[in-house]
Amino acid sequence: MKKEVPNIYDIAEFANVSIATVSRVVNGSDKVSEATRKKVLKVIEKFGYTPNVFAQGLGLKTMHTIGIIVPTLADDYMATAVDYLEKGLKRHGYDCILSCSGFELTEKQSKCDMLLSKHVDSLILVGSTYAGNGVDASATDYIREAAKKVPVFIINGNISGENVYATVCEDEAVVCDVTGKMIERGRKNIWFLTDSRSYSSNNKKKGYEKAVERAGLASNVIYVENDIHSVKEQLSGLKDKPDGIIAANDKIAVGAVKYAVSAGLKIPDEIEIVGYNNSILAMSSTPEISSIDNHTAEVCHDTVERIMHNLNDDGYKPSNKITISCNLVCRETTKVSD
Amino acid sequence: MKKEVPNIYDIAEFANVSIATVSRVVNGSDKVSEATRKKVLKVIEKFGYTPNVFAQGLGLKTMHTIGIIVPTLADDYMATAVDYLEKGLKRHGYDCILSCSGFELTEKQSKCDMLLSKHVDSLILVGSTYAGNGVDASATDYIREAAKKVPVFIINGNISGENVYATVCEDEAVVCDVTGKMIERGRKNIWFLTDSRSYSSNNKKKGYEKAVERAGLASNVIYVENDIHSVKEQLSGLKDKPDGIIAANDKIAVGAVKYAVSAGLKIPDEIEIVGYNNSILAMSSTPEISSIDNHTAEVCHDTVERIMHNLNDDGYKPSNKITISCNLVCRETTKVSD
DNA sequence: TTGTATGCGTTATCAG
DNA sequence: CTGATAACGCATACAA
Repeated sequence: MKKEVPNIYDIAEFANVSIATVSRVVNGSDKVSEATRKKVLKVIEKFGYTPNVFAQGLGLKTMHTIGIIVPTLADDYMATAVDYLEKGLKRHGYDCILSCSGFELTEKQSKCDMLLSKHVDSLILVGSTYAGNGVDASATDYIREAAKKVPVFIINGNISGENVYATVCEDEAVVCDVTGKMIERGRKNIWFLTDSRSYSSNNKKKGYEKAVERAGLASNVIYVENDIHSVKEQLSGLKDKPDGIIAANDKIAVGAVKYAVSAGLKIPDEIEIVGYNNSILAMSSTPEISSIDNHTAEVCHDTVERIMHNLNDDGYKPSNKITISCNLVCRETTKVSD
Repeated sequence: MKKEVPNIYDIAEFANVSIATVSRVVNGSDKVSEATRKKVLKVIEKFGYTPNVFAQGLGLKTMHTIGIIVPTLADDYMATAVDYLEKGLKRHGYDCILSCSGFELTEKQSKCDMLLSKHVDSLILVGSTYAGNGVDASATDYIREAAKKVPVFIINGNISGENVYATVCEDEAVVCDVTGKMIERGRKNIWFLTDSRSYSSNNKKKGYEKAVERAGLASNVIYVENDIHSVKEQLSGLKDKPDGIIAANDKIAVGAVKYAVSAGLKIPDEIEIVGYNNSILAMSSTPEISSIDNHTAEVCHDTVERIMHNLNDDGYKPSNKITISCNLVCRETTKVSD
């Protein structure tokens, strides 16, 4: 009962032309007379013909797909990034094969291989986790290996290597700046909270440490779980109380806010809190959290453009590393300077 | 400088066998002697051979991919669902092609067609929006059309049709129950807030109305934007004040909480608020929002299983509609009954 | 401008 | 158990 899908031969036969001509019409070649084009087009329309992508892929060795690897979509930042990427790529006629890898190296590698075996035209790794911790370079070898086959783009992480392209945020600079401003406002005991040792997290940490040390203050980096209540409890368990907190993401910041509230610390008078990613979480909190915006839309847009330049092999040679600036979006958990 | 990818002929030649034998080894046929199998396997290993998926697809008419269409990933519920689906499908050896369609019908249709043209083995539509509003059946015709080619699964929405399978939540029942409990606790002016007229939203509304009418109270359904501040402002602009709010999602609930706080209404004494989806937003809010959990993990898991049964064509005939129960997760915006 | 013939890499059907 | 060979559907170099 299944209706067979028409192929190029059916169209050719019905239109009284050769398959070559049909192919030319489909691919918009200009070497076809208007008359035959119309004729063929009509038959195509009538049959509802679509070229078989497998056959196309076989010959052309591409199916116009991009592989996207992301640790998890259960994270506002990642999910939003994938959303932007997919829309941008589709706009250029590319489809996306998605793979959620988790955070373990072996899984990352295997997902990467699976995607490569599907002959994607390029690979996008979303998130700083793929850049490793900067210490163990072998943890990113699989990426350089993949880059031998297709261009690899990494969002919010930096890896050096042939054919791998990075888009990173100026995390260090912005955190240094934001921390510095807090210090100028008189804060003396600012803590930095993070859940990972990724490339991105380390940069934020560096920015924090630079600002703190420059002011002659003690630095206090606390590693926490990426979970609201864990953060709250962990902080509650400490005797010392901060008068400022920089969190590596908004979820941690929410935990910090809950801690401050439960500890009876007045926000932002007795404690200032800054989140990261400027996600919906920052706005959901009460008080609403001032958060560093890392311009996801821009990052993704740039990445897509560079992929297209790379794939189309036009004159434009994309640079291997692009840096996007960040900025603090002030809400209720920080005081304004001046 | 590019290293050519080895094909089945290379392997056959090097192993001194025919391509047929190589194919048999690759596909685990039992009609191969142990000796040749080992020999071939060794060569495959050495060359790092992987079958070309395009060629496979050409012959087998499938590339083991499932198309996932979602309106947007910038939504916790959808993103989480896609995450579950992808992981589940991969576990069964299927890859996912992702498409973000937005909410407009023409876009939904076109994304659907694009995916079908990629010869996906099945289609998953994530979200109630694909089920239309139940009034204009033609708005879902494209789905039934797609179902003529591949099985279509819809998450959290119900569409009747040959070869289309739905997994829905017991939205009506749970909302009716939750609203009823609120009424039992003495609430007399409960409002229902929603941003859409989707299948799912309508069911929640029905549940609300049923409970309210049963108690002889007035129903008050308010359509809002799906935006925290819009909700807050819209409610602030009203003269009447509710003593209970049921929100169709957590983001709206957050807006409701912010409204209540700004209006000086004590939560939960003077006003109770219930969200939907039990997302991270519910926990980010202060006070933390009681929210209805629609068991996304379970819904997705069931969907994946049914897809596999369908594709594998084993004896098991999946039912066209499965209903998953929901339950309220109590936090700080509701009082406990009894 | 149009048609012919070939390659793309598998799987599957037959013979052997 | 193994090998030759025919699909699978398209793009394209080469002829006409």
